[in-house]
Amino acid sequence: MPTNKTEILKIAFEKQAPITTEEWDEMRSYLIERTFNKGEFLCRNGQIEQYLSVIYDGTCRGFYNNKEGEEISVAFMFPNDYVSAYYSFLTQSPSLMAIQALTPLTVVSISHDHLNLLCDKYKSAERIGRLNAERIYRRKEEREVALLTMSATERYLDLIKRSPKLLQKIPLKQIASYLGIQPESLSRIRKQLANQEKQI
Amino acid sequence: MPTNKTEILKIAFEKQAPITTEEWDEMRSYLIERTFNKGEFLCRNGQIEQYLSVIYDGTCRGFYNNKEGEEISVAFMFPNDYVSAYYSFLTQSPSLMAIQALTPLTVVSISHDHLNLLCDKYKSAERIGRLNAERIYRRKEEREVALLTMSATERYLDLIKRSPKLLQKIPLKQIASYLGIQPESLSRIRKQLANQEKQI
DNA sequence: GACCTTTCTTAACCTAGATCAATTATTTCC
DNA sequence: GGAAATAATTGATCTAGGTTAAGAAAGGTC
Repeated sequence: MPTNKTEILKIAFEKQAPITTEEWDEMRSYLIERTFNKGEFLCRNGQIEQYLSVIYDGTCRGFYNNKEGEEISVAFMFPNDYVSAYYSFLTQSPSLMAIQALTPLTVVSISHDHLNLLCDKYKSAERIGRLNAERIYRRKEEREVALLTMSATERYLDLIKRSPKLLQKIPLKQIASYLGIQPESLSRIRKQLANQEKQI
Repeated sequence: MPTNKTEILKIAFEKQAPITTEEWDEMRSYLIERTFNKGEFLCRNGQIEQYLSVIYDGTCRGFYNNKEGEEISVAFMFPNDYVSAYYSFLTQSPSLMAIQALTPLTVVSISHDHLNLLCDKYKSAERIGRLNAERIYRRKEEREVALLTMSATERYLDLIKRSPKLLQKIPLKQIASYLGIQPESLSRIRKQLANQEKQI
């Protein structure tokens, strides 16, 4: 059902490598638009991720369940961002990560099979795939360093500096799990920061 | 100076995609062998990483410096493993990570420029690049989950299960920083585990 | 608007791991 | 082989963040 919404995926791809008209015409025929209600899952724990998507409108998150069954958020995604349970998508094995819509959500998606088909056929698709994998790798490496070297308060300040819109849209409980702490601790940290502000 | 040592890079690459004789002949002409003494740096903090390498013989590590100037190890590499300050290599920007030989070390390397040249020319090189980026991404994602959901003791047990040879070759101090804890804490964890063993 | 559920905050107490300091192995290197 | 440097251990004490519990706010839903 190609509509103009599919352009959003073209734009995301073209940030990484130019796409010819021929390639785009073929690619476009594979794209599908999908919508989700708040709370619905794009991919559940245990499913094999079929799609690589770009958000047209809405917000979603990726999370794991730890041994105690608690949800550990590891990513929040906004319009124009890529969304996928990427590990599962790449390996086509059951996903440990779940992806959930936090608002009504519209995405444009391409399936794993169709993307592979494009990769076999066009060098540009292969390159987009490479640059994309490199991009998300870099983000994980930054996160690794943050988790190893920064305190919870520092990680919180860093997070809201990078994406202030998080605070408007995402429950603090989920932000806490992203920071690797409990909601109560985040509450205390926020209170402490607010008090410091007042004193200045 | 292509010698038979260069085969090690071919083997590493071919784990990801087949290489034709033509491609290999060109690739091989770009490969260089480099050796380092124990303690020498393959890439220092602030340098731009020029090479993607595969270890022929020896052991090395990648580490960051935190704000206090302490070294935080984030990777240990053994024969047949890839080695690079990958973030810097990909972005061609100054590296925050340093790579240091922990023993006398021999690697086979290809430069960023030569690899890009191959990527422009051959689809297989592009594919190897993509699959490689995907592979290291998956490792970082596993590490993120480990850092968020496991205790230091669990991470230690997991680490030595995955690479027992670490304990023979790598100073505990560096292992501690990889686990995100202080050497004193690792000492205590090891003592406690040893005592548990005795009781069983 | 009233009920129910979920989220957020606060307080009191607890614990894993940090920090500081001193001692004992190991390496390194002349 | 022995001095010097570095790594590892141990003990005492401290602290960031966890846990438990309970009330306040905020969202959904009928």
